[in-house]
Amino acid sequence: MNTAVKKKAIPREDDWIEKIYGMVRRIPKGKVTNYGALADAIGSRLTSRMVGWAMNKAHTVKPSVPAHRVVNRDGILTGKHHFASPTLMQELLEAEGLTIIDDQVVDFKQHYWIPS
DNA sequence: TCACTGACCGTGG
DNA sequence: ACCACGGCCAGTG
Repeated sequence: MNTAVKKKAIPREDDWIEKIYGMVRRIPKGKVTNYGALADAIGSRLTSRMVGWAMNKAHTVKPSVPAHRVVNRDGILTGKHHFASPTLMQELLEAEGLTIIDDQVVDFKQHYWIPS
């Protein structure tokens, strides 16, 4: 084991991924946010890409993460293709009272939620 | 082992 | 106003 300690022996906060999940779970129903806001809310060297990458694994984590409430800066459902069904993301958002047109959230800024 | 990619965003020319 | 590029972490070929 001593010879294989070359890996990061410092656990640090590798749980930044779980922090993202925690934030996403705090998103109120009918509200949406973007990747950059979550990354900035955590404050660490996290970037929007890391958030997206974490979302990719989100479906493997419990409790379930409402990743459908996370869209990109333009309010476009960029990650809809990663759901069980390409239209599932839109269906979920519409079920929460949002209107989606052409894979884009209508009045996005109106339903925009800032992690605080 | 090295290099690239990814559900992005901000800044510079 | 538009185009191009860097940044951060982890996983995969």
